[in-house]
Amino acid sequence: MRSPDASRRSDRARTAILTAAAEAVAELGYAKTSIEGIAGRAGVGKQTIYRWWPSKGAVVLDALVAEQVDLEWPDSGDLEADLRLVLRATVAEFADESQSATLRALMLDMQNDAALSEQVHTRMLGPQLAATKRRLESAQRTGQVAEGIDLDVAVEVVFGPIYHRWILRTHPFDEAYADALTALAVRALR
Amino acid sequence: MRSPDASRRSDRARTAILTAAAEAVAELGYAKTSIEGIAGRAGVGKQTIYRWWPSKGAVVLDALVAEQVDLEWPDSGDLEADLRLVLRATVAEFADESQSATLRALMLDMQNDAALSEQVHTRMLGPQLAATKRRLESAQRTGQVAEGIDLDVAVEVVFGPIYHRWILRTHPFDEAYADALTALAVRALR
DNA sequence: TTCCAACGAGACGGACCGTATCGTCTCGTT
DNA sequence: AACGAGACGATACGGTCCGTCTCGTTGGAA
Repeated sequence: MRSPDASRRSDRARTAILTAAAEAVAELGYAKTSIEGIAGRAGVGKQTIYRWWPSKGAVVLDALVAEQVDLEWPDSGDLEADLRLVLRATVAEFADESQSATLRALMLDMQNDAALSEQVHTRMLGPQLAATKRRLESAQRTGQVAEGIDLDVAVEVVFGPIYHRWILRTHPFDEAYADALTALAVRALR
Repeated sequence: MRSPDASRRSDRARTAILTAAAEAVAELGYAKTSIEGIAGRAGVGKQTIYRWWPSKGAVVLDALVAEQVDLEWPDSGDLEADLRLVLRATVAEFADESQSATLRALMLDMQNDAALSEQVHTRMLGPQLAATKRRLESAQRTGQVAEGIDLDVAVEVVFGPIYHRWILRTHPFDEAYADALTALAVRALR
């Protein structure tokens, strides 16, 4: 179980694998994407994938992170306005099926893979939730969020409903929804 | 593609399959449970499973529904008290790993299987969410939930955070959490 | 220039998939 | 009582994909 020599790693192979993974997932969906399929597309031996990644999820996560943009939290001083902007943007992003389906599958695949779970937390979810918490702390200082509210719970009140509707597809996922949710969240926090 | 004659269906086989499925999932986890494994355990031909169920998810869902208890919504007239009771119970139920892991995995499978998705909605999620909505309607009539609030969004504000924390395992999942969430939800709705 | 590990390719045993028959065991019908 | 339809247990089949294990070949580090 010795680890490979990273200095000799072929960057051509690495890039080809990530590109092939992104393509395959976009084309077939996450579940029907296989390591063998990625290797074939990339013109790469299977072992070259297994040498550097432990699982399909890890490869796909790397491919996703490579083309990801971070969530930016504005701080205009008006929590409700900022919240509306961010929730609208989040809803719009999640409503885009092409990437969205992959993220959904990845998120649920985490359930059977602790290492993948940790990666997703560290590299995707964590930063987003931390940024939100910081914005709420700022709002708490200006009195727009009541004292004594547990901000970890508050963050979930903001994003939990979105994830719920996004994963379960119970109701339409549009701007009106983002605004309705904004209104309720602000009432909960003030 | 003609459908089999349900009147001649063997109830012994049906029960054995559902029992075996529940056992296998409890023992191996959903991902490692296979149709072949269920058939072997149940002492049943694979074809007997494929004759009556379209997928592993469908079998497991049937097995789950068979031993499920419905969420009962009290209506004491005090929304906050009722909400606290229900959220505590929900958190306790979801915190139990044995069944919880299966439900999580089932949700994973929903993403790639529209028929299964519809079944889960109709037979598990739908009734729960509808019951919650009815309780909120009642609270709206007594003035404990403000007029003009979209109750579909309100239901998600109640359960969304729970699902968020349950799936992402970001923070502890205990009674204190249920109570903190109750408090925030009541503020959002009144 | 030499060396050696990463590389592309693909064989391998194994697990399951979903389909297709076997012969057997109920039934309701005649 | 004899028949026929159809569900049953069992099992063979061709596939796909897994993860491991060689092969030569190649290209970066010393």
